[in-house]
Amino acid sequence: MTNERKAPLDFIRTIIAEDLKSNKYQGRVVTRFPPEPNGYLHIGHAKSICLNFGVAKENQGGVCHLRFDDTNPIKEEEEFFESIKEDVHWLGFDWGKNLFHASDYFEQLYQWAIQLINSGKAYVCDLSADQMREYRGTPTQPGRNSPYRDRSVEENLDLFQRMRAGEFEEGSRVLRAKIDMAAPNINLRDPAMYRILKVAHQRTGDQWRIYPTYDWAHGQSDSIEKITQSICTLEFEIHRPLYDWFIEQIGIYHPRQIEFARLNLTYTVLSKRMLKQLVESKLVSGWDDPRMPTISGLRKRGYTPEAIRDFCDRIGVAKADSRVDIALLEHCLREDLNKRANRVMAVLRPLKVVIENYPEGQAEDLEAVNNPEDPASGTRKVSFSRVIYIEREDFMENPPKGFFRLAPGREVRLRYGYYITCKDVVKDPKTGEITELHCVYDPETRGGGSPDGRKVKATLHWVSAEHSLPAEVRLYGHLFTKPNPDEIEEGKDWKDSLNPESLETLTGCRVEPSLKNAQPGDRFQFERLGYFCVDKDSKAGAPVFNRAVSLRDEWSRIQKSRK
RNA sequence: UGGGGCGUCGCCAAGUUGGUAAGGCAUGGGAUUUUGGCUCCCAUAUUCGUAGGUUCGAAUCCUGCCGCCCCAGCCA
Repeated sequence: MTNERKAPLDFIRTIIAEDLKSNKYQGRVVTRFPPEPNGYLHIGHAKSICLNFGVAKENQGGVCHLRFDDTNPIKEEEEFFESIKEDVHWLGFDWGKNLFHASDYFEQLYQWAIQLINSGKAYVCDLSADQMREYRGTPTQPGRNSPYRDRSVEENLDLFQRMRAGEFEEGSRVLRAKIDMAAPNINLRDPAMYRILKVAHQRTGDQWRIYPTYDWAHGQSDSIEKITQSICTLEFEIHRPLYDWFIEQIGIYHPRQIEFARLNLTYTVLSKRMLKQLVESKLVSGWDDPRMPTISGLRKRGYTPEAIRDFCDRIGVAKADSRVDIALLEHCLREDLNKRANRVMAVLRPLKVVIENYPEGQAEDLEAVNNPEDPASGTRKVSFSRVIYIEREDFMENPPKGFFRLAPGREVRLRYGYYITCKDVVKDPKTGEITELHCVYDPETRGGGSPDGRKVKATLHWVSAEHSLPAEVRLYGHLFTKPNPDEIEEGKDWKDSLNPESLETLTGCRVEPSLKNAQPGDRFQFERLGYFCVDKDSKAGAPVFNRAVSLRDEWSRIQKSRK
């Protein structure tokens, strides 16, 4: 299948187009997304997924593999394998039969290691980790050769086999590539290929007592899978000479590695290490906390795969370090949901309004449009009665200039309802808090239009007291107060900039009756408020909504600019 | 100070052989509006980190300088 993209080709797609043109790989395009199953996927991974699977999809016969780089059993867990597969699928991509694991190649890798030992290109080293560090030198000083560097092939073979057999303690020996301890590129200073880890592996069980390092496994895994363009992030650029060296020494198929800049987003962190810490220290409710930039968190928050894919298309792919404004992500969601989400009325902070001239005990159904952006979505009925709730912030006793919602003596429209005019403000005599409003309605304005053509400045959302349903609503804000939480100030901890107001739970909310049968995962636009998603915590008659993103709000911006 | 990269509008990012700076987000203004939503118009880099050089002409070529990121895990 071939999908056309409108945007100009990024540098990676340009390279692939050129490779195709020169027939470098006989017309094949095989990419791969190679996560380590040691955490949940986040929006940064989505960028890589969209790139790798996207490139495959755009080119005739292109394929993208999902390969788990499961070379470190200490950090990897079954839970992560599952979440990763779920998230990739949810994003809309399919690896088909091409699901692989670096652990599938452990035996082959071992044989290649033997080959390198035989050709004098690898040796068993007895230096401790600390000693190895000392011998490695620094960026400006060359390293020194290990005293074990010149062991005979026979001895190396023997030792390496015994490492595999589990004869030695963890950390006592490693297999190293014999390259150049004076190389200016530190990765070439005899890097470790195998370490002893007496730990069971999720997939290979107790079969192995030694495990390949990522550097030793990754390039060969790509080679085995006949990957054409091996796309990875910038930090691996300096590893490329090592990968090239391994592949040349073994004499196998050579994929082309291309590096791009990883994603950074404002007001959040995109490092698995930090995200894991937030989860483990219970600073968030889990990997799928709606405040997390994880795929599962975004999903729970109400994001759509379409919005995330659109975002990934828009940010582009390049080599310059960058930090994308999270407002762009939010914009992508709004744009998607504006077209698709049905509109509904919900009052988050209810203020009671009694319509004095509306007959007691009377009720009527008003017709409301489900989505003005999508005529096919039809209409629904909304119950109206004498006592309704409006949003507390839609009334001001002493309105400042520019506030054109309800105020004493002022007339506004109730969406799909009537024009009402505020006659009285009732307050708690003790606290002075406004407890209810008394209004009168104009029966001629049913549906929201006035026969005399009189205009009102504002339209309010509302809900009938008697007919509405109680609900809980969770409002989410940025996880951090700083745009760049990973740039830590002197003497501070990155967690210090966590936003204490990133979650606000509202319990006394009222929503219109049509939401009675809303299912977890359903998304709606609460008119004038934002886009909300039904949470799994919902119970019958007690729905819970997560705010995915607010609507753009000119009034709040006016207020903000006045401060 | 060794090596590898990168520097185009507030944030991303096009700019393929040098020909006179796309687009999106954000922001400001206006129109429209039964969501202060959506939509639609308009505005916003005489300038491409910087200083020189080559050229009729440079963001694109050359040289120097400055800045930022990555590398010293038996992590990935």
